Amino acid sequence: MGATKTEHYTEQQNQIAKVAKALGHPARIAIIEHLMKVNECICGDIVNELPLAQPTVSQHLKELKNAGVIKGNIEGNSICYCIDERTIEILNTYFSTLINTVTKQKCC
Amino acid sequence: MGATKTEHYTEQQNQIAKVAKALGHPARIAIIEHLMKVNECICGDIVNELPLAQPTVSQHLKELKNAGVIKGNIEGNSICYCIDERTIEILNTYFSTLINTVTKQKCC
DNA sequence: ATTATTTATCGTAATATTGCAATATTATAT
DNA sequence: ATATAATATTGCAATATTACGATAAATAAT
Repeated sequence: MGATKTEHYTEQQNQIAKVAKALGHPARIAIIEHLMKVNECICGDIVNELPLAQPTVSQHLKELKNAGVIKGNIEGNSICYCIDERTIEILNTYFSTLINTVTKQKCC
Repeated sequence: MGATKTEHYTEQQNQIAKVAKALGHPARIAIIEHLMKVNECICGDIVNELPLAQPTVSQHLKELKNAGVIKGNIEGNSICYCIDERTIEILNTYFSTLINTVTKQKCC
């Protein structure tokens, strides 16, 4: 075993889990925060910001991209990455609903 | 290798990543949604809701609890679990800020 | 006291993730 | 054409996660 049984869950459950998983690593949170901070899109200098080797950063970027958290545009020989707001919006809406529902409940 | 270099990141980055990671599995999203749906706290019938064996569910609950996403209260011989709104609130605030910042930016 | 019920823990197999050195790829500059 | 720069990919070792059967622990019911 070791493989998640994706087929037993709804599309939405899988999607939220996928995005959450992509954000489930401090390096990837640091990447997101850096992209947020620099206002415009950034490529290779993420490597300079993080205590990780270039291939490792590239791998983290790939995972964020695969989950739809960031977008990457080719610009010359470098690649310009930026946050995909649509995905963050989905997540935000999801947790807003969750918190609204839960605060109305009384529990143990 | 294989171990995350937690010490290189801020407390907040590690905390957000930890919570996101806990939510990064469809079974755990399903648990959260079930807890949200039943209004009052639930214990063993989460096992009946999910396509997973009891030890597996117990393990998932442990991870959610460890990340502060849920709380567990002993009630007789069963345990009553419920969502810890404080943690969801932290996450919600974080993503709200993120989406607010990002939508103001123009990017590639 | 014994049995049933509920949840946790242990041990283990299968798989996934993390991180990096080496190398490949692609575009720019000379 | 060749060299330089920026990213991606490959291969691999170390570690973590997922899932479950077997078993333990703790309370409730008989």
